[in-house]
Amino acid sequence: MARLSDVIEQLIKELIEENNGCAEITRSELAEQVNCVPSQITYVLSTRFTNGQGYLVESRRGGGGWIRIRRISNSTTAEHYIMHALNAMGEQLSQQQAEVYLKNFVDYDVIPRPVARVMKGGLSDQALNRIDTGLRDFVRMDMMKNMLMCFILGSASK
Amino acid sequence: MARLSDVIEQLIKELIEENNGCAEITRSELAEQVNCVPSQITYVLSTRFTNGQGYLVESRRGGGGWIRIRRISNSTTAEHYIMHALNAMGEQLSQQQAEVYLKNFVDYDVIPRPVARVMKGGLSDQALNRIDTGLRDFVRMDMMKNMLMCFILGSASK
DNA sequence: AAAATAAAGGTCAGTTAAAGTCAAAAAACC
DNA sequence: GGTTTTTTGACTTTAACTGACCTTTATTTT
Repeated sequence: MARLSDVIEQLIKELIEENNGCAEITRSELAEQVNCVPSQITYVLSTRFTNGQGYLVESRRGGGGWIRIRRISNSTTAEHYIMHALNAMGEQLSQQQAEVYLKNFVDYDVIPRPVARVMKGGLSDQALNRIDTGLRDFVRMDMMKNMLMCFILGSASK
Repeated sequence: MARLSDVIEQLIKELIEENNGCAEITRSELAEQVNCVPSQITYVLSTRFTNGQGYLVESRRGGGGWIRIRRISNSTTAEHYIMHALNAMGEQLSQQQAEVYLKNFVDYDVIPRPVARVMKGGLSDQALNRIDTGLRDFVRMDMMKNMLMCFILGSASK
């Protein structure tokens, strides 16, 4: 018997498919549709729609809030290249490693220099200074992955 | 379901655009137009048209009162615009505020869309999830400032 | 002139409608 | 039998929206 989470996963994927790579839902509505508590939607999103799996999840709380899930198309070389790198990246990222990656992306013409420059600024120790060193590299990695996904999705829709 | 606040924001922006960088409204009239209470206009102004976001809001009460919203530094360069924003930015930045800034930067051609998109990804709660909520908005601001500085420096050296 | 009235905008605390968090219970899987 | 995954729900946070009450300014009345 299919697990509820699988059903939800499937449903979201269909929505994405039908909708050109982008699903926009309301957590509570979707929850009601499949008859589960809202937080289970959150669970599914966090386990099956991660950056590493090629998805970007954005959301907004408060009145009129929503959740948007987008999938990369993986059709251009840049997308391939970045997804490949992203999957090889692991959980933590030092400033130095970040710079190496960015340099490669620029050298191989995968990311334009101005974009890389801004990314570098955001990923620098200077910017992340207030974060505990034990946590910093994890956050930096989350940021890197999310920024890369945003970059890919942006250039796709352009 | 478009949020009323968004409609109001858009409306005001159009007025500003049509009118050479300066919109003059009457709070209650605008409120009636979009069918909301007057104080919601105030709410929109205070969340999306702050000084730091490049606007100057003046008003006059009493009979024949008005509210005037002007874009600051319409004619200056991107670097000026960003420097002004940087100066007016405090210590903390929520995801929502970050998005308002970025939207403005793009709308006013101060930062190219792909760069803004990547910034948004890095500044999102999604990416900064592991940081304690008490600290998160401080870090986000540090990042924003750093990225903006990097952007300016980059475009200078070209 | 002074007082009263009308016509604006300002403030702020409270309500509603969303999403997020987290840990415990239940189920599924070795 | 123990471990991992799923499911649940109580509680938190955030953003939008509302309304009652306040302050300021202009106009009208006396």
